[in-house]
Amino acid sequence: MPRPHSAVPHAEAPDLESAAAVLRSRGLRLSTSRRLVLEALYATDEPLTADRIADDGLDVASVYRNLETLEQIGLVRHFHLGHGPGLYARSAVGLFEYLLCDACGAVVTAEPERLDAVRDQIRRDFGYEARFTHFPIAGLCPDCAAEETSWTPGSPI
Amino acid sequence: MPRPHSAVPHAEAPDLESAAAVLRSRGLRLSTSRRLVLEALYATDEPLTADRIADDGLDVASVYRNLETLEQIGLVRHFHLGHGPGLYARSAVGLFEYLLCDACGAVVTAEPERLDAVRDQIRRDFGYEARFTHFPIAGLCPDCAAEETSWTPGSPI
DNA sequence: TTTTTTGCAAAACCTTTGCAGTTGG
DNA sequence: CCAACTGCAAAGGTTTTGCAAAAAA
Repeated sequence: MPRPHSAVPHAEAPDLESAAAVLRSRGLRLSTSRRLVLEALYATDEPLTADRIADDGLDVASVYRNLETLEQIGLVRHFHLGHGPGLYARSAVGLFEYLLCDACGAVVTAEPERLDAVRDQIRRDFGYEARFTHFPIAGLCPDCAAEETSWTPGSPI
Repeated sequence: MPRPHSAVPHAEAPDLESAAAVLRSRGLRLSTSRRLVLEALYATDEPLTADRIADDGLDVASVYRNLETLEQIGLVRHFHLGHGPGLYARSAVGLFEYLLCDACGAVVTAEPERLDAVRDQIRRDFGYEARFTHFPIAGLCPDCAAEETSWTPGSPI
C-alpha cells in the first residue's frame, strides 16, 4: 500500500492562534520576529519570499531561521518555481502542487487530488510516490504548446 | 496535436567535430576555452557542474558564458537535482528525465519514452506538455515510500 | 584587422553562520 | 533567571557582469 500523499508532515493550524499553540507545544517561543513571520504568511494565501517577509522590518537572517524552524514543525513549506528565491507558504493553505510553463512562465496551482491520476501512473511505472509541491511540473502550457516556435532553450527557467 | 517532446531544440552533435561544425555554422568560434568545455562534456555521459568543468584550468565565468552559449544553440542542456549547482550535459547524450527521492536523494534517470504515459495523463488533465528534463519528479522512491517514518520536512531537498 | 572571447576582479543574489546582546517564558 | 531568539556583520555558494587584454577567423 503506497504511503498516502497526506502523510507528508503538515501541522493543521488554520489561524495564528493555533500556530502559536503548535509552537508552544514544541517548547518554541513566539518571539516578535517569529510572530511577524507568521502574521505575514497568515495574512495571505500567496506564497512569499523571505525577502518579502523581511520587509516587515526584520532581518532576513531571522526570517530564514524562523522559516526553517516553522518548516521543521510542519507549519510552513517552501517550493521553487524556476530559478530565483524560494517561496514560502503556510502548510494549512493546502498542499498545492504546481505546473509551470517553460515558455511563458504561467503557473497553474492544483489541488493534490487533481494530480492523483498522474501520481498513480508514476507509481505504476516507477514505484515512486510523487509530489509536485517542491518542484513544479515543468513544460509547455496549452497555449505555448500550440505555438511550435515559441520555445527557446533557457527561457525563462 | 500536441507538440512532440522531441521538438525541444536539440542539436544533433554526436561528437566534438560535429559540435564544432554547429558552432561554425552559427558564426561562433571554437576558442580554447570553449573547446575545453566541450571536451569535458564529450568525455563523459555524466552531467557536470560548471565548477567541475572549470577544473580543466579555465575561469568559471568563461565556463558559465560558454555553457549558456552552447545551451542557446542546443548543444548543451542543464537541469537541477534539488538545491546546489546546476548540472550540465550535452544534449546528444539524450533528453533524459529524472526522478529524485526527497528522503534518500536517490536519482532515477529515465529515457523520455518511459515517461510518455505520465506525459499523456498530464496532457489529458491539464493540457500541459510536460518535460522532466529541467526539474525532476520529486517524491519518495519505492524503498522510502515503504518506510512511513523516513521522511522529515526539508531533507534533503 | 575585426569581432569574439577570455581572464580577472568585482558584484549580485540567495542563504547560512558566528556572536554578543536581548527577550520570552 | 536562563535558554531561546534576535540583529548585525560576515561569509558561503552559485551565477553574472564590466572591462581591458588576448585570440580566433
